[in-house]
Amino acid sequence: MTITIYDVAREANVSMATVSRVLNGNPNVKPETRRKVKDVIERLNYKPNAVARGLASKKTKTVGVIIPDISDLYYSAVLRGLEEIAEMYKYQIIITNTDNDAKKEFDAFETLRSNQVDGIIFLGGTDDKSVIESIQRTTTPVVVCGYSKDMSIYRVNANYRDAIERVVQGFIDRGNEKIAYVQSGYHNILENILADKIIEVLERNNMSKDNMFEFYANTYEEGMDLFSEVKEVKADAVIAISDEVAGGILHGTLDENISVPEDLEVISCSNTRIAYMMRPRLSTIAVPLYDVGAVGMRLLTKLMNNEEVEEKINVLPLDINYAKTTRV
Amino acid sequence: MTITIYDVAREANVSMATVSRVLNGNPNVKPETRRKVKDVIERLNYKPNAVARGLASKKTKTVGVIIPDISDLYYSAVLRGLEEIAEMYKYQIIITNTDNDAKKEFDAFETLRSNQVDGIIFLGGTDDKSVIESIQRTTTPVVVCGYSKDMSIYRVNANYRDAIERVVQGFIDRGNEKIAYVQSGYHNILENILADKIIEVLERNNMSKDNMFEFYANTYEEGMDLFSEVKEVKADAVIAISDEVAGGILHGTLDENISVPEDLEVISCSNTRIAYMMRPRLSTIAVPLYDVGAVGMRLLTKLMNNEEVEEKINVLPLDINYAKTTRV
DNA sequence: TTGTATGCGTTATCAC
DNA sequence: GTGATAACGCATACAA
Repeated sequence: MTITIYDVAREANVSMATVSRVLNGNPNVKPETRRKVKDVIERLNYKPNAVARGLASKKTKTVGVIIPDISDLYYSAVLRGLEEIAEMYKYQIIITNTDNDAKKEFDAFETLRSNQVDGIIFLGGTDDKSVIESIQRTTTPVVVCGYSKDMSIYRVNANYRDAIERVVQGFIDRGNEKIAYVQSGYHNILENILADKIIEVLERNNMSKDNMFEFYANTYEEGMDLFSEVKEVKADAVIAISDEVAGGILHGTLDENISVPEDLEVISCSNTRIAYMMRPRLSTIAVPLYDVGAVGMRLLTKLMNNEEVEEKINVLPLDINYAKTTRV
Repeated sequence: MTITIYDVAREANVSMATVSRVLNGNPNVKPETRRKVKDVIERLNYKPNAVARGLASKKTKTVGVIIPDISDLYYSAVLRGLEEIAEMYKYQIIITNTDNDAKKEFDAFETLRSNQVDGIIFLGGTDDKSVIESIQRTTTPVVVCGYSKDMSIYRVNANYRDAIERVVQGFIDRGNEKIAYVQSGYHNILENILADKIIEVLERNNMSKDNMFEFYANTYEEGMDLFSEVKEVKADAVIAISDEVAGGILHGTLDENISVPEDLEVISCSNTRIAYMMRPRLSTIAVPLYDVGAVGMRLLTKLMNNEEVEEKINVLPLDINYAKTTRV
């Protein structure tokens, strides 16, 4: 029923090899023959079977993306960057959600490999031991958009260390003394890095590390509920990983008639459109989400193409976007 | 290098046919043999090549999803529902962005077919002629999550007709007379349906259809800018398709010291988390985004499995979520 | 420049 | 129950 390369060959009075050649742009075909074959292809509306092609060539023109949560604006913005570059290079994208579950992550990786994807991208970073081992064992190119302790992995991330340093120093310069640091609670390298950095800056300013108070929240609602706890420790500044959480804290605080940023400064480390839509507009560390994805996919295309890649790490610069929730 | 079914067969002293049988859970294998083969599979860490499998069986366990914009919270929420059901049924998902471009939509459809996906889902609806024709011509099962004029296509959508009717009647009952209707501007069946319905309700209440004013906006920023135009026509109620746009209008209005909902009621037809995070909280037509995706994918699995499907259309009921931007 | 033949790693149809 | 063997649709090495 389905029309194959043989049908085209027969109709065009050539061998299937020749059809394959014109299909793949092989120059060793007489222009006249090429025309003839192309005409038949057009006429029969023939489309090569990508699966057969994948089996024969061992290249599927497909990349796998492993992502914690596709409905999280943060990741979907990165994915958008990935996708656009992938399209440019004619790659299809297979996505898998993991919900920050290491087991799912591992399974997704294995499944993608059995699907013969040409490359795999992790969004948000990985640090699960078995996943890292898998990555190292395989020959499939892998790029991590995010953090990982393993230095042998290709990755792209943003210069959060520098940005958080400036943020914290700013807080201190403006007289703040107690910083609430609100994380996701998922085991996440970035969150640890930031915690360390916050402490580092505190101590450099002759302040105790006890001036940082750790909290955990994942949603806007949880952020709102966090208000009382933040108040309890008398925090005068909040650094939240997620802008959705930051928004919750912000609104929860305002509901109690506490002024932002006068009595409490709030900044988030994420930078989705949500921050911009908050009232008052949320200050953020301005991660270039789209770029992270775009750079990551570009890097992967190079790896899949066996091109030379200078650095294993690609660190994007980071701006701080001071809006209405900071006293800058 | 890569280990195949032959390697397993050799190691287990059976034929590849037998290995294939245990792989596929074929009962015609002696339990003892099964054990032996499974042990070898385990020991060699053998993973079947899904591409070869796809070629031989003509089933790839892969579904394609065609989506206007993956970074749009509305669609990514639906996708999340799709994904979860797909995972349950062991299907991989290939996504393609179209940016509401009919040409891209068509190309995506063709590419997915050449990739031998077992089924295809359109998010947001389609009405491009060539796409519809393609859908009808192919034997690949297709489900549209959204609207389409073509009645032969399987689809799932929400009961917007009923919901918008209640919304508009409510506006009128509360004494509103001029309704601003803010659409995306993309050719979109749903938007036309709603426009017709708004007019229908107006006329049923002996009001002219000129009491509906059409506007176009796609982002929060455009929504904010729209304020002056909405004010110009003296609208006392706004119905926006997107909650991001509704949020923009809302904030733009408040910035001018016009009271919401006292002087202007606002409701959106979308229902992403953004609506919930707006201040004041946005009233919406509560589309169950996740469910739309879940139901769509479930439907598709039935089609791919040649199961009986009662209805071509699946209409989900819709609640109206009256929050703080309506006088209810 | 073109054609023939083989392989890619499975599934599936036969026999035994 | 199990084992040969023929597809599946294409790329490609080798011949011509």
